[in-house]
Amino acid sequence: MSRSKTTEKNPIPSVWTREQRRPDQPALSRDAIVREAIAMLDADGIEALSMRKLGARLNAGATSLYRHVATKDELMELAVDEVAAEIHVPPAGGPDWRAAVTEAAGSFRTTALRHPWLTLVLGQAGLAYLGPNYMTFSERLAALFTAAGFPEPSRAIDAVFSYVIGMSTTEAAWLTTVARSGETEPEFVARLLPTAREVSAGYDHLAAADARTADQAVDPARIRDDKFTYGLEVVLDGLALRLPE
Amino acid sequence: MSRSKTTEKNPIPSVWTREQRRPDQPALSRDAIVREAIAMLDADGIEALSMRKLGARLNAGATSLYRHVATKDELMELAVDEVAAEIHVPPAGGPDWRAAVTEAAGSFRTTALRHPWLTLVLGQAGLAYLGPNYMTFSERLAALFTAAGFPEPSRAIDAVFSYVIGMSTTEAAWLTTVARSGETEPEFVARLLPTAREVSAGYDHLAAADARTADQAVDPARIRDDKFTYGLEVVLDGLALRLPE
DNA sequence: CTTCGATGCGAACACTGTACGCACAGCGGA
DNA sequence: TCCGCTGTGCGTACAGTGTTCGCATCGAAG
Repeated sequence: MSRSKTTEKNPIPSVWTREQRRPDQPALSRDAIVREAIAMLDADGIEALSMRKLGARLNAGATSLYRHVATKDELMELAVDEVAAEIHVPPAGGPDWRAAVTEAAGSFRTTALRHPWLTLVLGQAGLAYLGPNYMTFSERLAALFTAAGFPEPSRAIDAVFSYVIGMSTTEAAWLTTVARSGETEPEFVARLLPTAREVSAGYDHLAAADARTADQAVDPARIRDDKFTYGLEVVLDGLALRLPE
Repeated sequence: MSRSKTTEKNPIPSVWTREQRRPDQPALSRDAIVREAIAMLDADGIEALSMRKLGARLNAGATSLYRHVATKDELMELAVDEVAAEIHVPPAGGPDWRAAVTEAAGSFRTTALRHPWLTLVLGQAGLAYLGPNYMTFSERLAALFTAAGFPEPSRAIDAVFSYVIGMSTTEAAWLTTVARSGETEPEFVARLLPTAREVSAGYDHLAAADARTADQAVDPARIRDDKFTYGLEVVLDGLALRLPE
């Protein structure tokens, strides 16, 4: 790993022995920093990202990043907004608003599961006054629910997406735990099952729930999918009752 | 602030000049540590809690805590479970399951807002295999939904409490931001309003939503309450449709 | 050629969580 | 009375963190 730094520790530093600065490498830019930060966050989780490691991956010193980003928190906000662009919201005015909302909700969920640190940062930052991508996401949602006929679209949006955020947060935390174990999800579930039964043995209804669900050996990811769409249908049914006419 | 340590830097340390170890102070115990940690978390937020500061508040050294607690993460788990005892779930079998669930959901929310770090830790830990208080909380919920007649109570619980967790997380993050500003919530809202309008001016439907809601000068806390109960009613309506008979 | 603003970065500061090993208290047994 | 033993407190130290500061160097403009 031969890093090409400006001032390499040479015996006799001089203009002639000094290496040319970064001959081909793309220059350090805000976009490159954010992109690489997201890659590190996705790969190794939120606590693995440090300014020094990020700088090293960009063939740069840690403090160089501060020329393009005011603080680490700001970098996280930029990362969140960058990732928010991946959420797809169908155009408003389609014939089937439920299908459109289901699509948007599912897109949010898959994005949150692809970047399991997203919900953590959202929980800290509070998603107030966020970046342009998040704004257009909100705008499209507002358009969608308005076109669907809701008199107070923001209330409906909050209802649906509080549910979506809550479920996604829980799932992302679970997937993070699974990933840290180094096993696949089915392996992890299988290894955890006996102790889970043991713990819930002292609680009647939890044990009953265990007996009801944990037997069938289906893919845990499938179970999570079903659980998500079930709850989403519940919320959408509740909203449909409030749609005028 | 005269700390009574065993080895105070005395000119000539001897058995006679040495102070008696902690004459009256209650001994350092796991419960005392968790209690004080919660107090610090409530007062100054999650990033203000460090083992050194916590030790200092207990008239102890930082590393002394590790005799009673394996790691800081474990301490956070203990704090979460301690706080989980504050959530009230009505007994199962009452005549009005909706009122009971509303009570439980509201209790979760107020607890989460009283301890705004709760949802952050939940998002990290994933609320899998947690402590006894969390277990009895889950057990009581399961009892409640089973008695209400839901054939798959866990699905209904997940639907309701994903919504509750999502909304509480968002609210807690908002309240944390407000608290950091040093202002009251109405002050903060008033100061933020012009820039919020300005930002959303470029987005048709967001601006429309602004015009619809932000005008009436009601207490923001009241608005949050209404928003929460509205979404909760939506979810409960959707669930009621799935109740057999 | 000179000057200047933008950029990279080494060193340093004030922290963090935690491992290690020593000092000491109380205690049960000889 | 003395002897170990176990449990507890904690000073020191290590590796790491985010961030500031000032210096070195670049490309471009005058």
